[in-house]
Amino acid sequence: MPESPLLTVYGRLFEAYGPQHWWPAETPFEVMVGAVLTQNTAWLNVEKAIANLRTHDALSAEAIVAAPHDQLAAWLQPSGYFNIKARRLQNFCHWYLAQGGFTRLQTWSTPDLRQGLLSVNGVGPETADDMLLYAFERPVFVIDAYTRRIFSRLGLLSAEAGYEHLRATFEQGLPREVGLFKEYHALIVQHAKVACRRRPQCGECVLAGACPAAQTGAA
DNA sequence: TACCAGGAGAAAA
DNA sequence: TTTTCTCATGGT
Repeated sequence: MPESPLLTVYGRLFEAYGPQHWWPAETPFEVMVGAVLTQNTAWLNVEKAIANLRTHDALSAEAIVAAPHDQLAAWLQPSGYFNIKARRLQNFCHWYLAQGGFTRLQTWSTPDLRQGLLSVNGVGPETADDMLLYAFERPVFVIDAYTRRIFSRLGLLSAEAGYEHLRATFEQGLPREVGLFKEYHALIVQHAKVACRRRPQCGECVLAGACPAAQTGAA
């Protein structure tokens, strides 16, 4: 029985880039803060904002909720969209504390937890799935713009497909393992950053020929 | 100078 | 219901 194309791509990426050990954070709560701050933003800028929170002893749900909006926005300034992100982060922390914090949330089923996260204004599907996978260690596949771009170029999925359809495609096409899902998403981001930026037709791409159905030959 | 970055929600059509 | 607009800094 032939290996699934999704596993073939994973193998190529892992061979090329090695383990990524995501998410770059010290605690599950820091993962969740980063997930909100990285929305449409380069991670380098997110790190600066998180460093500001840490410097001001504000890297906790209690401190974020207690901070005045203008103060929080100033700390988040390097990550861009700081007014919106200050509001979104406080929305999330209010919800997080109201549910009893991480230990309590860890007892929730994955569907309930996902639904709860999505009920927060400012937490959309990708942000919720980042949190579920990297903070709560649930077997949920994260779909982002890179995933869409790379796999549509390979001919493995449609760029117009909805988020839930894409998520289901990966979750059903791969062994349901948290470690695999973590590495796969991280490898996709790594590949997009180093090899996929300005040369989508690059013949030297590590994914060239990874899929028999590929139209462009590379991603 | 212009574009892009580990999106999401509100407003408009 | 679907599409478009807005939010904003920093690196390439």
